Amino acid sequence: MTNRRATISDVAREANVSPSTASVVFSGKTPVSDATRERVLAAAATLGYAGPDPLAASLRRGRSGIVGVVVGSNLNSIFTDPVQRLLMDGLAEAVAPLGAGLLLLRSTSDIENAPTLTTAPVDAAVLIGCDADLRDSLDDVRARGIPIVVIEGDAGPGVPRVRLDNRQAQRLAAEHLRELGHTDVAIVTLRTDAAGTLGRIEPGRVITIDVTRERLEGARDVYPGALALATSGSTIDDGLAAARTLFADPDRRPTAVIAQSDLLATGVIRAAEEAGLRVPEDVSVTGFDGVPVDGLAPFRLTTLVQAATEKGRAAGAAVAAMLEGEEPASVLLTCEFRLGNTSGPAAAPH
Amino acid sequence: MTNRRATISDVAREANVSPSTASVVFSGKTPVSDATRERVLAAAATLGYAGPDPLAASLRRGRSGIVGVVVGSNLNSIFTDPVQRLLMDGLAEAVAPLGAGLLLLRSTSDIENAPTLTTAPVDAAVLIGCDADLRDSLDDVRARGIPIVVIEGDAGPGVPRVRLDNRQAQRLAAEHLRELGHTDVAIVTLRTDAAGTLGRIEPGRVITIDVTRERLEGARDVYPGALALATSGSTIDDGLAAARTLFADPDRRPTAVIAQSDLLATGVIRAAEEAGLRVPEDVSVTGFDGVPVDGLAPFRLTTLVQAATEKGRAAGAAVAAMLEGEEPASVLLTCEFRLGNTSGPAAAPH
DNA sequence: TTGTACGCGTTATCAA
DNA sequence: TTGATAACGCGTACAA
Repeated sequence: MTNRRATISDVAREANVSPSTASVVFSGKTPVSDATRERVLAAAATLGYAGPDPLAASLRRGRSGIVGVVVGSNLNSIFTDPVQRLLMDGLAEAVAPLGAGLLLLRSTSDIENAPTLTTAPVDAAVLIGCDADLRDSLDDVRARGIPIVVIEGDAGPGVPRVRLDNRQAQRLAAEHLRELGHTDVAIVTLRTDAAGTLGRIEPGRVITIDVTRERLEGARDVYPGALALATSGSTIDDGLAAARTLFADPDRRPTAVIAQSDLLATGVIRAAEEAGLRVPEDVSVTGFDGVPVDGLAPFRLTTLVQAATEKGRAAGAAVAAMLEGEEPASVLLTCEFRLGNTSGPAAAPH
Repeated sequence: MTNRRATISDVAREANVSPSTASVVFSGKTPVSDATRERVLAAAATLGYAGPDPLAASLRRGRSGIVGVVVGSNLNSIFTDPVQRLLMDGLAEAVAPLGAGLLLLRSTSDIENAPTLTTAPVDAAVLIGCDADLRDSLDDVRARGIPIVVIEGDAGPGVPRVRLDNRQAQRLAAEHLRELGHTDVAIVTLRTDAAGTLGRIEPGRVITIDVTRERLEGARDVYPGALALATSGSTIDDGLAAARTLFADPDRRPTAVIAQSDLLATGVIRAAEEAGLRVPEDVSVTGFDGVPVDGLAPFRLTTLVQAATEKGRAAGAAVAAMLEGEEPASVLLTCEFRLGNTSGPAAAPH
C-alpha cells in the first residue's frame, strides 16, 4: 500500500480496459460509453488515483502549461508598484485560458541552484523590463525556441515588445501645464539606471532605463531646459524626498512638477503640504499611470492613465499567439490624459 | 533544419559517445574526461542543443522544481499588502536552493481551463490563507501525496501550518495602552469574512478569517467590551474610512485605536489629522505588522513586528523538509512589540 | 571512464 | 467506441 502511486495503467487494468481508453476518460478528448467511463472512474477511486500525472502528460504533449515571468530583482520590489501588480493580473488572466500559470523567476540570483529560464519547464517567457544581465541569459532561451515577449524593455531584434508610447503621453501632461501658463517646471523621474543613482540629471547622464528616458524626453519636448531630479524608485517616499529639495528654496521653487509616476506625484504633493504650499494654487502636480493611490484622497491626480491590466493582457495574448505558431507582433499602447484637481493656472508671480 | 529540436541522443551521436555519457556531461553527476566533455559540448553547439529538456528531466527524476502558491483571489489584491510581499520574498528565497520556483495559482477562477493545483506539475503547495473553496479542492491534492503547507489558515488535520501567535501579540499592544491609562479604546479590524462585510462587529458575528478573529480576541482580552469596526481589507483608505466614523462625534471618540494592521493604522492616523486630533496627544494609535509604510513619516507606529519574510522562509523550509521525506512540523512565530511615537498617555478627561 | 538497457507515465495515431 | 503501438527525452542502475 505504501509502495507506489497508482498509474493510469493500473487503473486501466483494474477496470479491464486499455490504458488509452482510461486516458481518454480523463482527458475527455474522445467519446466514451457511459458504462466504461464509470468502470474506469470506479477503478480510479478504488486505487486512489487522482488523475494523470501533470509531468508525464506535459512531456507527452510537449507543453507544460507554464509561462515564466522574469522580474529584475526581488519579488517584493516588483509588486510594490501598483502598475506592476495590475500588469501581473492582466497577464495571469490572459494566459489562464491556455491552462497556463505564471512561474516567478528572477533574472539574477546569488542563490546556488536557483531556477532559471533555462532550467524551468516553461512554454514561454515574459520579461518585465530587460536589463543587461537578462539580455545575456536570453540567448540560451532563444536557442530553445520558446516564445518570448518583453514588457517595457528591449530584448533585441526579433523579440516582440509590449509597451507604452511614453514620450507622447508625457508630452500631453507638459502641454497641459504650458496651457495653464506654467513656465517654471521641474521633473521628478523614476530611476535612471540599475544602480538607482539619485539627484539632478545633468546633460551627460546616460539613462539606461527606457521608460524613464522616454518620459523625460516627452516632458523636455515642451520644457527643454527643465530641471530633472532622479529618484531610486516609484514610491511616495522617493517622491517626497526629491520634492523636498525642489521646495526648499522659496524663491526658486517651480510652479509645477511633472512626476513620472502617481506614487512619486503623491510624494510631491505631500512635500508641498509640508512646505506650506497649496495644491494646485501654489504648485501644480502631474502624475503618470492613473492608478488608485492608497491615501491620496481628497486629491485626484492630473495624470496619464495607462491601461496597466491591458498591458499584461496584451503580453499574455502575444504569448498565446506565438504558442499557436503565429507571428509575433509588438504592441504599442497609448495613454489617456486625465484631468484631476492637482493642476491649475500658474500663480501670478509675486 | 526547421524539423525538430535536437535531443541529447543526437548530440551523443554527433560526438560519438553514448547518450548516457552526453547526459552526464550536462548533469555533472559523474566524472567525465575533459576530451569527451569538449567533444560533447562542441557537438551540442553545432546542433544548437541548449541542454536537457526540463520536462523530460523532470519526469525522469520525478521532480518538477516547482512549488505552487495558492492565493485567494486576484494577484493584485494579495500583493497590495506589504506583509504578503515580504512573505513571498521569503518563500521564494527558501525554495530557490531546491531549484524550485513559485507558480502562482488561484484557488478559484471563472476562467475556463485555468490551471489548478491538480493540473499543474507542482512538487509541493503553499496555501496562503485557506478558505472553504480551497479546503474542498484540497482532497485531490492530498490524494496525489504532495506536501502542503498553510500560512495563516487552517487546511484541516495533518496539514502543517505556519502562523503567528496573533492573539498573544495583539494583547501586548492592548496592555501597553492600558498601562498608558486608556480606558476608551476602539478596534479597527481586518476583513472578517470572505465577503468583506463592513461595520460594527456585534457579538453574534461570525468571523471566518482566523487572523482577524485571533487579533480581536487578543485586544478583547484586555478591553472586553471595546467597539470593533470591520474593514474590507488592509489598506490606508480602509483605515481612513473606518476611523472617520470613530472620530465623527467629538464627545464619544476613543482615546486610543487598535488597528489590526499598519496600513489600517496609517489610515486611522490620517483620519485623526483630518478631525483635528493630534497623535498621540489626543489619540493613540497602534498598528500590527511592523512593515515600512510608504508615506507614513514622520510617524513611527507603535506596533507588533512580525517577521514576515521569516514566515515565508519557514513555509519554504517546511516544504523543503517534507520533500526530503521528513515529518511536517507546524511553526508558530511570535511578534515583537515595538514602541513608536503614535501612542502616549491617555488625555485627561475634559 | 564509458556504454547498455530500461522505464518514468502519459497520450496521439491509427486500425479494428 | 475501443485497443495496440509507439513515442515524448531523459537519467541511472549496472556492467564493461
